[in-house]
Amino acid sequence: MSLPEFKIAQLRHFVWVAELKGFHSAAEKACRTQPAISLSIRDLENKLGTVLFEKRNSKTSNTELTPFGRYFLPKAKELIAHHDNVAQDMALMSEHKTGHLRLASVPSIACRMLPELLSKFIADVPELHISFYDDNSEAVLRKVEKQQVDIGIASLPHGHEHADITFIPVWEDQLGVVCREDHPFAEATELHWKELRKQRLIRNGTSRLLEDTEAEPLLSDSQFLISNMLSLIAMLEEGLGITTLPWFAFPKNNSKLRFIPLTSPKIVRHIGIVQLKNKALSPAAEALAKFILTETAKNKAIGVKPE
Amino acid sequence: MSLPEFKIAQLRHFVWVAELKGFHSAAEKACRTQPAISLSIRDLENKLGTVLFEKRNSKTSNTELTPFGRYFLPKAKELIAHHDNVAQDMALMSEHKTGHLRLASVPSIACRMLPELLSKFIADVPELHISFYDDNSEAVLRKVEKQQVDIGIASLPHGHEHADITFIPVWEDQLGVVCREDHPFAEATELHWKELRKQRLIRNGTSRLLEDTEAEPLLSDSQFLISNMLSLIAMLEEGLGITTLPWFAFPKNNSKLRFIPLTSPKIVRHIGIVQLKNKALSPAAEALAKFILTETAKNKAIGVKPE
DNA sequence: ATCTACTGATAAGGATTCCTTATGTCACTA
DNA sequence: TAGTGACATAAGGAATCCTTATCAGTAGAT
Repeated sequence: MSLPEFKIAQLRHFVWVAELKGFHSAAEKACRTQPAISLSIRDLENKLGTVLFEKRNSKTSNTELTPFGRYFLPKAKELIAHHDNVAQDMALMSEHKTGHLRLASVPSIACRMLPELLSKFIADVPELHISFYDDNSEAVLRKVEKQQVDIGIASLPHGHEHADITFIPVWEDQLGVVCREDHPFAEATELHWKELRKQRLIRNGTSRLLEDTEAEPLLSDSQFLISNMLSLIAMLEEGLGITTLPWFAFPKNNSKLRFIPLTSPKIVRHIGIVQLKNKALSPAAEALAKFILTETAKNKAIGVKPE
Repeated sequence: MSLPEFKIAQLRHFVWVAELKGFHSAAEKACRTQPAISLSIRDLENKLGTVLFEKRNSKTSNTELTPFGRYFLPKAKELIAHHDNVAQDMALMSEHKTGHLRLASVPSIACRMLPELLSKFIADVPELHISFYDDNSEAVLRKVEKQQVDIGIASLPHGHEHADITFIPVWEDQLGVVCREDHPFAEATELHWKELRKQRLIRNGTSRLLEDTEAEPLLSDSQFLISNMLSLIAMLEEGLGITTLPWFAFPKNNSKLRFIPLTSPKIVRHIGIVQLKNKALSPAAEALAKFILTETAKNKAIGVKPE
């Protein structure tokens, strides 16, 4: 014998009739007509195999529960409450007001763009938990691929297009030369790579961007490699040499250093949102991606040195 | 914005698709066709506002949950489990396999009929709790009226017909004379009330049955009143006198005493099931009433001295 | 490559279920 | 004895659910 299957609406009708002591008031509350409630209750009684309300009798003009109905009432209410809890929880989740968002980003964007973006994004979603990782592009891509993170912000190295990831370009970040304010280059508005050959060039983590360009010979000329950004900046401020950096990696509000765009070759790295192809994002991640796209569209944020 | 309302069947479909990793297997389990499941899931996704399953993609021929779906799965399962618990509990209740049955009965029936009846009745309902009270008819009626018990077994005194109780006659219990086996009456097959006038008559709790009959004068003749049944029996066995008792109140298998029906007037009390008019019984009480009626119908139990 | 077998998606029709309007019944009231 | 209030019932239409038939993409096997 198979168990009956209650409908939530039906249970609600029952509770309302019981608590408002009447079919009419219950019908009103349910935004239904009275016969609808009658039928609903009858159906429920049939499923249960027992009547729930006393047959309208004696002086008491109020509809009263049977003992069986009294036994059922709290259970029905609990079940409805449970249902509504789940429904509400899922609604919040689906409006990304709650949940867990795991995000990885390349450090430059993490420092320059994300602080403002994220603080705006979470302004009206206080329940959202965010885990953030910063690392270089390869590591970000790896985290996305391994699903250690819902969404990534990185640039797409060559050879990675074929993989199971989708790339949505968001920012364009132009490579430039960084030197101290008293350096001969400091007042230039643009530079050609050959001008750098006579300089002491310090390589750094972003120097890979020069690979596969005409400026590649610079890499072999260079005798320094400093991967730590803070040390690199300190060295540059000391006047130890010059380096190349994407604009977004150039520290904001640094008064001792100058950024001069490299124009030939003009090297631009495209940074954007990275996610697993054919995998649906969690609502929160989806919302963040959309948020980033609309925000940056507004600001037309292109990573070149503004005037 | 109103919350969506899930259907239990729908949630089941979702869980099955998720756990069996496929719409086809889920359809089979649900005894539906595959398109039905597709639509069911789609409807659920619309209600939630988010997709639950990854769009059938790459190599993985298995249908996989989205992060959102993974979050929903346990909640859906809990909700289904809760529903099924309630449904099962109510089904048991409605098959009176569980619950609480409060019963009051007149002592004679309680001793003579109920032990067998109740033991048969509860044989296949081990979960049923029974509270039992025995008392005289008035007390039983009072308990029923005050809803201290669900159902009562008593006879209906005159003047009680108008009250809010229903009486279903079950047993007929004939009044007779009880004396010791060596008493002159012992071998008689029937007696007239006038024959008792010369005897020492001991009144008892059931003597009220003689009121309003032609035998009423006996009551004023009698100088003894023993209300405790055990004492009464002891007195009778001592040969202290005789008394009148309904057959059901006459102790079964008593070898020292004899029961002789009183034929003029023939006094029969109707004992039956008493319940509150217009009040539905709890399923267990309902079942007991029905059980008593069918059992006694089988045995044609009439309370006269059988040969 | 092409065929087959598997997946789920989609369309159109019929069967059910649900809800509404209109009316009925019963008990209490004036 | 008509009136009122509260629920039951009947019949028709609307919405939902489910089915059959068909489509479309992918994987594996010729």
